Amino acid sequence: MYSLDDQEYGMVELMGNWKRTHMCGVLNLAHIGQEVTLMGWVHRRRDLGGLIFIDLRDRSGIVQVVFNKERCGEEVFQKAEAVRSEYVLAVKGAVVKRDPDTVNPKIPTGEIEVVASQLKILSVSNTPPFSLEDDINVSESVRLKYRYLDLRRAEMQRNIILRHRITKWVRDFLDSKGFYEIETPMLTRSTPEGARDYLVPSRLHPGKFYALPQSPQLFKQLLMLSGFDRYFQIARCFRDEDLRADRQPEFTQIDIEMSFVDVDDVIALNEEMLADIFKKALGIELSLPLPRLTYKEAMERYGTDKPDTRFGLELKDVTDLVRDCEFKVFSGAVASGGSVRAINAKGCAVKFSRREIDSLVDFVKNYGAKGLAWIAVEHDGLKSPITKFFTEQQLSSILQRLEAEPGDLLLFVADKDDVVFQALGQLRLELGRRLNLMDKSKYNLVWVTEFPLLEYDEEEKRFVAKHHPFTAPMDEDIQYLDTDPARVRSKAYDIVLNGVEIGGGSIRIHTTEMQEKMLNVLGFSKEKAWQRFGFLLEAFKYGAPPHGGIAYGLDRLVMMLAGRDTIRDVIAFPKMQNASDPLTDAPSEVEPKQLKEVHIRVDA
RNA sequence: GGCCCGGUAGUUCAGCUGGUUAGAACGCUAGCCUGUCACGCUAGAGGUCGAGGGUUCAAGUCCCUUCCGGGUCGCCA
Repeated sequence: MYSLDDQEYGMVELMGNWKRTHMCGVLNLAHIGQEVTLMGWVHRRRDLGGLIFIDLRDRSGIVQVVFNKERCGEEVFQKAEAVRSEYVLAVKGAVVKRDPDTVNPKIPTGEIEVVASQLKILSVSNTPPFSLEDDINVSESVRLKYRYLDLRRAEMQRNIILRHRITKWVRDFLDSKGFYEIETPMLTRSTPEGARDYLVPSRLHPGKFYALPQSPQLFKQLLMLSGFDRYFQIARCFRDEDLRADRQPEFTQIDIEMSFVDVDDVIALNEEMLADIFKKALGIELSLPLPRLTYKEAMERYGTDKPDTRFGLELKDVTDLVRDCEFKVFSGAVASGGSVRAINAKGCAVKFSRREIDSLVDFVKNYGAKGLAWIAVEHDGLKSPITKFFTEQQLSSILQRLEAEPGDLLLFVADKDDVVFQALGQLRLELGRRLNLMDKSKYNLVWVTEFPLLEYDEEEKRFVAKHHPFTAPMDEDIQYLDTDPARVRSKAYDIVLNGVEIGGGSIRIHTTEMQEKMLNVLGFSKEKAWQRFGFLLEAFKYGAPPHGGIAYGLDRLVMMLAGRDTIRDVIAFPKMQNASDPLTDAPSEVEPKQLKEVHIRVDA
């Protein structure tokens, strides 16, 4: 790599009165004979001596520009010789048909080229640190440091443009259904429960802080109280938690709320919207209504509340068959209130070596399982370290339950339910990956409904909201709120695409009494509840309509539709795993004066 | 915070049980080249091997510490 010098800067010319007439990628046979003025970046230059080809690129695509000494003159040709990658050029020339044997079928403009007559170098460029191709193999930190270059790549431009289209379709669809787009505050109040807040110190109120919103949840509920009836917002949200491939500290929700609806109304509207998006983005006709699973069913069959339904390998419960067996790992787990469940990995007894089976054992240990028992069903009998603990009768009923056939590998986990589900759920995905069962051309959407309202938090020694504290319980379960909170199901629902949760929502509580009760179950005294959520409890006293809604992770939705495996590829300027931005070098230290103004002392 | 993988040229990587002057490809520079499109040919430049310490006659290679990147678990109502 070399750096720009004075001589190169000296080549730069002003655009003057030149006007761009066409984008590069749109030119075709219909433009033959036209004089055009193009402006764009040098994608690649091929210098054949007396003939120079330059692939000129803008967001519409690439077109080949030819510099021929006899056609453009010595002076222009010399400029073309000095051109390098990523220089910004303005070219005047004529569109001509290419000779049949020089047509390039790989690009849309391959049947024509532009014979240059004039050239202005509008900007020079350092050698880029990586090549701006689609199939680059560069570390992500380099890409992020030079994100503006990374974003020049056609692949990234497609992602960002798709994102634009999807938000536009969503706006159009919701507008057509009578929704209003309304903005809510970014500087808001920190609330307990949920993720860690990003805090903003207040200059005017020493010692006090705003929080950036984790979602517009309470504001959209208040908008329902205000009678707007149907609201949506493409809303930026902030959560100060550790990052993942599908999690960024700031992300975007398609936030929707409706009045006078119950679960089925919200689901029906959203299915229509999803069908619209899938049709436009992928040309896929969704068949409606979409399948639904209850939370319980999802957990028992897939070991997760966001099942990838593109393949089988479902979990089977064998607890009742092994309750009294001699294998203490199984019977002990049952005795202490857990379960024993299994996956039949079809055909894997022959496909997997002993070493591969051992690696599965190690795999489940990552998820809290103490081990993974297995039985290989071979043509000449069973091979397994554990069969000796079982009677013939027990073995045959297990084989029958798992529909085992010769060649199958049976994999068992015994533990508390949540460990069993997590270990086998993850094992199922791992098997799906290893056996190549995840068909990339499939888009399996499924609703998961009837989530538990609450779950017990061992650390805090209390119940916490599974969805959020404003979610309504199912009508028929309200009676258990006091007596058996763990049993209460909620009017919450998630929409899952190929094992990725792309959205979720609920019908909300809309009475002061129920909201107080909910907060009470969560451990807030009436006094504390009013202190933290008083504005909401008060608002419910002025005529609150029944209401509910949903929020999509726009980044995840776009990621899935773009076929990417990280949301960083559909966000123009994302952050790295440590939540920093290598481009701007945020976060950064600030001047002592700034700290003083907001009454902050730093002890780090 | 735990675990796993990685850090060697601008980029992506190779570099065995420690042993001469650390290599390759692409990119870059220069020259030649009028139909290329991943142009070609010839020549060349480019490295504190992430950092610090240790073992050794000798460290890219072994040990310790630390920093950085990616994944993952915890976490993410």
